[in-house]
Amino acid sequence: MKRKVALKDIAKELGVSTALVSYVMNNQEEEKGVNKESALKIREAAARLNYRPNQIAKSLKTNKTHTIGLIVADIAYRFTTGVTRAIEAEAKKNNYTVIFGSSDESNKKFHELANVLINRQVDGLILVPVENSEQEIEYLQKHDIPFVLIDRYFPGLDANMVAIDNYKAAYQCTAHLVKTGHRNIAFVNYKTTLFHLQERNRGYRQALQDNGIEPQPGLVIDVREKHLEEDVRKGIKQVMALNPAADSVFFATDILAIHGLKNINAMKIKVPGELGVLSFDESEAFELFSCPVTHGRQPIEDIGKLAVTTLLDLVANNKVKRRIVLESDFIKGKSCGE
Amino acid sequence: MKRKVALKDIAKELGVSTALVSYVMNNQEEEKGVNKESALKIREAAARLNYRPNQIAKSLKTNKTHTIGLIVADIAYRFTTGVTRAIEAEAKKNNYTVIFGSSDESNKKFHELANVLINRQVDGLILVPVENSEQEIEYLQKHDIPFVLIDRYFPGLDANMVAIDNYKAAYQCTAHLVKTGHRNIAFVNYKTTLFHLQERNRGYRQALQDNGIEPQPGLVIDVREKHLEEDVRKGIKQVMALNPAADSVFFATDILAIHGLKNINAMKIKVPGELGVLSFDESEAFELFSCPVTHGRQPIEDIGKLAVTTLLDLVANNKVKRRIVLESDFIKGKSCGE
DNA sequence: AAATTTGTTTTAATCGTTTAAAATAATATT
DNA sequence: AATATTATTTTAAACGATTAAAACAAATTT
Repeated sequence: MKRKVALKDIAKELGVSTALVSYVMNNQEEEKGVNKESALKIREAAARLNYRPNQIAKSLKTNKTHTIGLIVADIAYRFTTGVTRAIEAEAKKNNYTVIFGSSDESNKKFHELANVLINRQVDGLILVPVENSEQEIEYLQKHDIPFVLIDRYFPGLDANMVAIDNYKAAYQCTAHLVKTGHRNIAFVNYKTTLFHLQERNRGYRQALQDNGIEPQPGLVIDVREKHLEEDVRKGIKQVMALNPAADSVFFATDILAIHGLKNINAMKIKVPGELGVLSFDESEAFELFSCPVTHGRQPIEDIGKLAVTTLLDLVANNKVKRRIVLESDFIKGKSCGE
Repeated sequence: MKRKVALKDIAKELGVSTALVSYVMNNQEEEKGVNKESALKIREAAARLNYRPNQIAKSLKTNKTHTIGLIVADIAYRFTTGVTRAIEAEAKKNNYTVIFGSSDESNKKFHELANVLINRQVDGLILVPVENSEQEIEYLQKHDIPFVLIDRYFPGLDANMVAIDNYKAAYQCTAHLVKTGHRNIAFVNYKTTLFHLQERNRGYRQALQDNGIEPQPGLVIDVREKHLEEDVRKGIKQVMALNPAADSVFFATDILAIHGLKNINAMKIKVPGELGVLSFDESEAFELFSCPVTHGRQPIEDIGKLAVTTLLDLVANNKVKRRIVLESDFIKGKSCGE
């Protein structure tokens, strides 16, 4: 790469000081009382020499990188692509750039990534925390590093966050299955300590109880993340072999639903005729299924946008404390019957 | 954010110079002949004070940011998530970070993003160029900014690139449809000047001709990106209304295929019975379709990996010229019949 | 004892900006 | 004409690191 044109070069070209050039390049000619003609000359020379301010040098001086670090759980999740897009758009609106990395649900990677981003002096972090990452979060708090958690959070930690009410959403989903005539409602969820997913369990159970249905342990399928395909397959088989068999399945995430529906297809089970299906999150894939899949929908754009605005408030004035809980939508398809 | 611990602070703490600390922190104690005891003391103090080197300052001095700028076309594409993940992984292996942005197929955004990334002094760029971005590419070349194009490229520009042979892949796909007994093969593609997509048209036509089938203009559906849903819907209706009607459809991208299949579902057309279907790229969504969709598969991981290694070679020694053309796979489903 | 060698550490300039304070020039006021 | 005011520009230190060159100290050789 050729050496870049620096402030100094423009200054030398015109026989003025770098200070003057700096003022003009930052549009401070008014406050700093720069002569109009000088400003014009400087602008002209900057354009002619194709000057591009070195953000690195700028950052070093101002101690602001205008960069947000984003750690997502897995780039393949629909939630991730949606929220990343929203974050990027909102960041750009505020003249911020996003540096991004994926933890792939690994606590080690999460820690390493946080380190890398902090060393790069990002102004703040937006995080989808992984299982057992409380320590890392506490470290950030202790060191006054501005951050916002999204999607997931830890009830014991008093951190800024933007998420949905998972309990309520799961409650509503389950209640809908009951209302559409189902009583043997299976529930497929990851086997995890992540609070937001446990909240979905709680919502499921409570909705059943409130409708006079005793939760059946046999209808709850715990899926190990590492054995996703296997556990979903076995789980579906299992609940269909019960007596009485499951009359519906509630999937706690879109990924689980996709794998579940694949198996349901393979087993030639009719939806909604033989089995009602409901997914917590949506997926583009649902559109190719034999019938429209009823599902919840998180306000992903809002989550991303609010995460950025909260973070930027935090960066500007670190007194902010916000725990934003959003409502999630419910999209009626035909997979639960009428 | 609290003021960070700097080299200076460690130096002051121990009453030594920053140079010594710097040598130790960069593991150069051997070459620079630092006393073992001093090194130990320095390491201990660094750990105790929780020193984190300021990458910004480092970059300013070394003129290397260890950062790759990545501009993708749209974060919602499967190609994007796959290739981004591969790029990120390979970058990390080489101690590089990825800064990333999405052009959303807009030339203006593409230009702005390139600017932002260059100002941030990325060491190099990996680009999925958009329509009419030749100028921007030429600008990069003129200014010796290291970059690698992926997925798409311009035949007239002699740039480093990693992509598949779109002509050949499309040829093979079309030939497969012929071999499975189809003769009225519709082709759905974007209406675009992008070379890689035109190559798919060329492959389609040539395969037909080589099999003694005269290409029918009425079977080719041009989809405007801005009117994706509408044009796909009308297009499918149109080719099914022909006399003779289309007996199969070849979709030039996964997104087109998803929208096509959605309509095929809605129109209750049986696949492969009434209509053969083939998609150029794969999608997770295909797994929920009533039958496994036959499709091409790009070696996405290889593309990402090779893009990074090529770029890093380029950064290290700017004499590299590489035009890497990879083969694409073909996954036989059941959507074309036997 | 002086000179040399070896081992260890410091000095100081530099990267490209920003910015408060000082300096200079031009004009207005007395 | 001396002084004050205003307009414009420059100086120089700083951000936090790197690194060649110089400096110092101790040990070895002459």
